[in-house]
Amino acid sequence: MSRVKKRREVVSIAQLAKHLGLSEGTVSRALNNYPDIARKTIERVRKAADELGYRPSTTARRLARGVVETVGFVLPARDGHQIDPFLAEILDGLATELALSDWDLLVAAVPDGHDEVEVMDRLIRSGKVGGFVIARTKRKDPRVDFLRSANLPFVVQGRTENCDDYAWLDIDNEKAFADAMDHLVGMGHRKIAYLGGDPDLNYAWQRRAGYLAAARKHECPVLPGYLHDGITDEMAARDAVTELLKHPDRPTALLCVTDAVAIGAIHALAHAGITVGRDISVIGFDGLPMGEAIHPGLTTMAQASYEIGREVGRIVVSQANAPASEFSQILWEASLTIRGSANPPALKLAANAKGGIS
Amino acid sequence: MSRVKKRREVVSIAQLAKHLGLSEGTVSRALNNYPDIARKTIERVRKAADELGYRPSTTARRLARGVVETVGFVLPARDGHQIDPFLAEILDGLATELALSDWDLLVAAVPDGHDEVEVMDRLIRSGKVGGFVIARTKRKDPRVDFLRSANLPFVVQGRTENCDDYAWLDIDNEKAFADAMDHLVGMGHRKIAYLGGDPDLNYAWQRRAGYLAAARKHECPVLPGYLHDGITDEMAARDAVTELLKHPDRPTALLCVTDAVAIGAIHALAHAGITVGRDISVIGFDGLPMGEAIHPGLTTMAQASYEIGREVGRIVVSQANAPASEFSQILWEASLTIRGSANPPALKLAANAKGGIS
DNA sequence: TTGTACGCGTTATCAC
DNA sequence: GTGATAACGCGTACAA
Repeated sequence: MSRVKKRREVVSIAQLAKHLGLSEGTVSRALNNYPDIARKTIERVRKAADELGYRPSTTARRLARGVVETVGFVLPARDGHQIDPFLAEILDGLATELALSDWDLLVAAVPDGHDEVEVMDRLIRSGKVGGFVIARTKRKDPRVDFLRSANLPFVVQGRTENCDDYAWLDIDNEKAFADAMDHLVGMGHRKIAYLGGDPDLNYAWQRRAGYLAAARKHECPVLPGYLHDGITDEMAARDAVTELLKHPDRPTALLCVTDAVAIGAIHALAHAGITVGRDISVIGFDGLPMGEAIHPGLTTMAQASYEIGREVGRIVVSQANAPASEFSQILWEASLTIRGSANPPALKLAANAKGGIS
Repeated sequence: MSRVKKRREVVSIAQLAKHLGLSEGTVSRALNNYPDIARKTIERVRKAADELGYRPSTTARRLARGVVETVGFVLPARDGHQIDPFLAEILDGLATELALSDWDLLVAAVPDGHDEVEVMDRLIRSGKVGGFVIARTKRKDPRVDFLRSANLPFVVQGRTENCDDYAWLDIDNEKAFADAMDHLVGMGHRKIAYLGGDPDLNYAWQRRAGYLAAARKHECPVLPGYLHDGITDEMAARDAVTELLKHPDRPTALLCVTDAVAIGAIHALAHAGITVGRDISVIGFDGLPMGEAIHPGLTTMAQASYEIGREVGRIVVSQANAPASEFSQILWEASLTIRGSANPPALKLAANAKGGIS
């Protein structure tokens, strides 16, 4: 019965102006807080706009102002893996933050046979976006090179090898895994193996570097077979663990490049009859909710993905508003989240090691 | 050195026309395949457009044509849980498919203190979207009610209670869990408990219904304490399992509303010293990659999320192009994916049951 | 303080 | 076949 109400279609400024007995120009200025409009008029216009549910046409406004308040985000090309759960969280935070400034988030995929830069180029040339956020950066990333010369605000979640001339927000991966190593060494571990990801990806490279540097600092041996690269999912983690268990000098702890890898490793270990958290320690990186539900709980270096998304959104917008300012380059720390998967090495193992190969 | 090349800015149709010595109108018609333009001209224009990297301004085109080739997708309000990994996959497929028709995907979040319908309403009124895709439908879903009267193409991933007057694509949840029950009963299980989700969510309701119907059909007892609702994540699954293990008539199998719940359950069981796949069987729903990596592998009803995204994209676009046609309403089947977590009940348990409570 | 008129980059409808 | 010209809905100098 009372559903006759909102049946009105999208209302234009012309209708609103006629409704008010004002000119379109006046209405527009009233709505945009021009100083030379009577207070009373402003309020009257505001009220009517609210009542009629008027929202300026984004399309027309863009054309008139020549700006596009939309951030483009290109999903990483589908390579058989599932989308990083981390990305979904970032998108959520990003969209949330952008909405505060009335910006939009345009999500694009990469069609088969094309690459990300092509997609970004088309988005720019067709005027669909006024800025970019990119994630999952490689050490040398063509997207960054492209954006450098594209004359658009953009923010990188992560970094590249050379990263002094653009805005980025990254987790301090090296420090994170240095901290993780400190934690393990502090509990008495010496033989620590590393399950790393694709070393072309900057975060994987940095975590690996953090591991290696800390191993050197603490004089932990990185024995042949201790350092695995290219572990990109749970299945690969399983295989790597299977190999590690055959190692003549079995490690007492495993540092894993991501939680997904760590969880894969934990299952493989459990399957082999090894009690994680007692016979062997495992540390991951990400802080996925799943890590809290497994037994033992996963000790991990947690990063606040949603907050990262929000902060990155804040940065793009501010950069679009003040193009002259300096690039913000922000390093956040991952927080060591202690659960049951990492503990001091079991005594019997320590004993073994003592009377061992040497 | 050779980087002088693409330094040209975004090129407009005016520049292209001048470059060709043609009028803007002619260029536009040539590019849009008007029948009354000379073949030769068309090719000449095409070539020049390619060379200059011309792409019509989406903004101007929208204004002129009065259509917005953008699909809106509103992320479910952040309720403390992580974003459904399923959603990320759908977005990927959706964006991929939309790109084929030169449509865009606009992803929006719901700011605190607002609701999804408000967000959708604003997106429409500001002319930012020309269609919607929604997911995670509730049995009674205000978003659907809103869209029904909004006069926009939209497609629902999932369904509502009444779903005959709009386009949707859903998994046959009832059949899926009927199949799962058949599988369990076929192996000899009789005492099957259910870990269900939020019954307001349509998929959870349907899966629950599938379980109950099959239990009745096979005359499996749904003992008090066998049916759990509101299990929405791994942690809740843990707690539910803890309760189930105290049950005087312990079930031999667990049907779980999602893989996440199933994985939580598996960990809780393992922690309690119960061997999943031998002492108790577990079946999930989704087909997450993680289910393949754990031990035992998770038997699950898999759905092709990425493909769902693609199909849904196809439907919105076609609906936008042919508004008069009927609503496509598509039911896909989940596929029983057998791994190690569900097997015939262990003999000793069967023996127990025989001499048991009766 | 407000109204008028033009421009933003396209597409579509006329004439020629 | 092609070239002018008028929209599309808004923002904004400029005039009043």
